[in-house]
Amino acid sequence: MGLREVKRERTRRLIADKAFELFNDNGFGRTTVEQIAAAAEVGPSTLYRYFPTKETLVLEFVEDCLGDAVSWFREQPELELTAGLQAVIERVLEQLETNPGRVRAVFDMAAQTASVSAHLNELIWRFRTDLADELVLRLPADNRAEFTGALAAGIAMNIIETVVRVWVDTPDTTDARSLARQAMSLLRTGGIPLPAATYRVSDNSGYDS
Amino acid sequence: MGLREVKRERTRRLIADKAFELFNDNGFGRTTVEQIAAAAEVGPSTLYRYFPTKETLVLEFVEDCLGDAVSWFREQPELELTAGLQAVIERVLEQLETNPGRVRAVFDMAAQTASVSAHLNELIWRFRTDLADELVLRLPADNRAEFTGALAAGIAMNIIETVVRVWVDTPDTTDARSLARQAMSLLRTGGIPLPAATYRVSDNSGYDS
DNA sequence: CAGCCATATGGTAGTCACTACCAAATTCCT
DNA sequence: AGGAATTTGGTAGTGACTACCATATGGCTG
Repeated sequence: MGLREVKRERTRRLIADKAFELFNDNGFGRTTVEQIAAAAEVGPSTLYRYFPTKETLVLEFVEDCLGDAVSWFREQPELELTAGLQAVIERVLEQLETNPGRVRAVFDMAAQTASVSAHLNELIWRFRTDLADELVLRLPADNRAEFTGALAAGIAMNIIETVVRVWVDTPDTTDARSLARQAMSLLRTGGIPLPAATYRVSDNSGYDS
Repeated sequence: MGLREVKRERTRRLIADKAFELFNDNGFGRTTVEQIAAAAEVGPSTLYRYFPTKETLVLEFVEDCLGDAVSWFREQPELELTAGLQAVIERVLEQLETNPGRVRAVFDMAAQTASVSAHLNELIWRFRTDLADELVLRLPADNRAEFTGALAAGIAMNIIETVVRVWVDTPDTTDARSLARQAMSLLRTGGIPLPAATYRVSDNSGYDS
């Protein structure tokens, strides 16, 4: 709308970009928030108003990709579940493929900085929960709907996560979405070993099968 | 062996117990490390030698449950994959059922404290990675082994996670392991909607199916 | 038992992420 | 142009966590 919001968006971008630059040059752990603020020519106080934690400076892009896919899915209530799940998966991957360098840098930082890894897992968990909630609404409302939805969302997230981990290592030779489709057909054709209820782990427990 | 290790284990337990007590009484965020150290009658310095972060004071139990299950699995190389996966799942749940109050408290803290949730997700991720590595060793060594192993480990972890979340809310009326078996048979019988490669998410991408 | 070595402990000083708060500057609206 | 709302930067502080060192304690040897 007004000049205010434009300027706000501009400084937001400026801070995020300078932060990313410093992280890449010196590493996440060896970059202080004060340095970032100084590089963006704002006070630390202002920086914290835009980004509540240091980790959000790194992970905002991933968060947006996941968030967009979920809200897109919410707006497609007529979609068949299986097709919808595929579409969500592909949508996330499509968004991530927009900026492979960024994704790779994020995963590198996560690999060597515990707090970044933790925050990333947190985002993933949130995506999974949101997706599960939406799935439950579309499942037949029996007493297992919530359970089923959680499992389905977990599998979808699992595919995304696994595909991305492969893809970030070889972004040039790998097509994330076709890899995802391989995962889907592996799942559907029994190419993945699934746990089977054929083994008793301990006989001295009070549990009866 | 000697008196030294006995004493070390004793103070370790003492610190963890006092910490858990304080967390339950005052909440995780409103308990400082100095308070815990004072309650356990040790210096903060000593506390940090035993527990590198405040979160490990909460999550050590869960970490042990997951770690034990993985190392148990590593020692059973002859086990069929499907049976092995089930056994790992049941073993984790069995261990967690040892102390339902603790598990519940951990999940409560995770629900209201971001850093605990993050650290918990971190543990889960580590379990998944370790399990995947072990699975890869047992899969036929084609170029998809790593991929397949990661997906299988993710599904196993997904079952555990989903079951535990249901179980912690109703620990008295729910049997975690039988719930897990329900999840397994749902998966095997197609009771879970899986993503299917039947939908084109966008036609303007350079991707051809 | 005395003495020595390895280890465990507690304290000090400091860094850094993050919060609460306030006064000054900037933008928007009339 | 003037006042209201909002954005900003600075100050002071909390608390997790680290590096370091002097002291104390348990374990072993002569």
